Amino acid sequence: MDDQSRMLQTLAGVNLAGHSVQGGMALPPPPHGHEGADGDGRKQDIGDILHQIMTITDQSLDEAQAKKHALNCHRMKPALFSVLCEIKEKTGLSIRGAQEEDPPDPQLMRLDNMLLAEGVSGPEKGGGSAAAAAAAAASGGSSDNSIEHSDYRAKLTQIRQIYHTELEKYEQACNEFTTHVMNLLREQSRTRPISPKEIERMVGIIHRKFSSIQMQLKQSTCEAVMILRSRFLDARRKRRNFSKQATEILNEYFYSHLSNPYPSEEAKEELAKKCSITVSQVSNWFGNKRIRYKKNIGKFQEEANLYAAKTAVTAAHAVAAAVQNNQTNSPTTPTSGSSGSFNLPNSGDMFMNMQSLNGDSYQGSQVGANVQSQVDTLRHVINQTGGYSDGLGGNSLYSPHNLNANGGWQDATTPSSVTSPTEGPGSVHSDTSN
DNA sequence: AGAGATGATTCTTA
DNA sequence: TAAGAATCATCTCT
Repeated sequence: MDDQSRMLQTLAGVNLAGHSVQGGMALPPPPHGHEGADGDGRKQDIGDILHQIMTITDQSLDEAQAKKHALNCHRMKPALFSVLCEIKEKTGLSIRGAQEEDPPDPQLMRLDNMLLAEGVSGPEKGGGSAAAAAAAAASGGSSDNSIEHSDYRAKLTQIRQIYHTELEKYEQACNEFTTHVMNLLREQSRTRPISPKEIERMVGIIHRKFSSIQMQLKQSTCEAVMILRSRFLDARRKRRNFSKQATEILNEYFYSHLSNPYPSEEAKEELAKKCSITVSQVSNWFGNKRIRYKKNIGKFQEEANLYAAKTAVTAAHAVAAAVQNNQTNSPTTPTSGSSGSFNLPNSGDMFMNMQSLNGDSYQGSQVGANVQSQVDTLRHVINQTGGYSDGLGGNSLYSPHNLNANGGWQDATTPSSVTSPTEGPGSVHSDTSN
């Protein structure tokens, strides 16, 4: 409305004074002659029309209708109409030009990208299977993940469907409204100056309005996906106890390395593979185990004995096999045997360590430490010379001597053989061997 | 249902 | 950055 009054004022104030309007526009000559007629008469005519236009909105509908009709029949109407059209087109163009250069909304781009990545928008690609797979991997890769995975996919598909239905609805509504407005404007263009470009501009405005609604839809869809994802990922918190076999494997390792229960990365990977859990789960398990063992050693005594017996038995089998091999093969090349659940990385090391148990040499690596603990067990078995008890008869095989005075294990980087090559306080079997 | 066990998370520390 | 420590949340057993 302001524009219109401004335009009218321009017409009244500039054109009527006999000068051309800005942009070189001039009133065309009156269609019905009057050339050479006095300027005052013309001014009077235009002034009349403008006055009527200005006041038309203040009048009642009937009055306005009557006036509109009179205006339409006015002889100056076509001239005024074309001028108004020209001015409107000009202002419309300037507004449009300013708006068309708008860069794409970064937020909208983010939303679009996310919806595309999650498989909500764009072509169907398994409903964000990548996200689900990532989450599944994070949760440990157990068989239950497939169930959670499909659940996630089903929910995502649901979101996708709702999103597309809503989007379609919005688009349909947008189109309907646009058509309606265009028809209305075309209709009105017969009575008031509306250029095609102005109609175009209006369509643009409508589309922008609707795209803001679409943005809201996209935003809420993204939120729904985020919630779904967080819930799915939170499933990690829903812990499941490890299988009995896995716990056994971990315990075996823990108690056979009680002097230094810090598995190397390689050992962790091996354990993870054997237990069908992740490396971080192995780390968690050892972290928990160490601290809980330390806090209540008495409680774990029985468990320790149990696993010591187990390890000893398997180690004894390994020794038997090794001895047999020694007899049949060259003594310098013992076949690498398997000691229970854990393969000895190098049986040669084992024998070397056995030979140097009373000396000071040790393996400076984690592997060395592992071998050392196996050797501890072997020594125990050998020393028992057949009189090995099952450890449950009150004969304590383990003692908490591997914990130092500060309540911590010996230096994690230092294998037990360093501080106690001859069964010092740090050794697992300090109380049973010798 | 409650207690204890256990896997995971978070914060602190060396 | 890994380990310790505390804590949470859930599972399992009684």
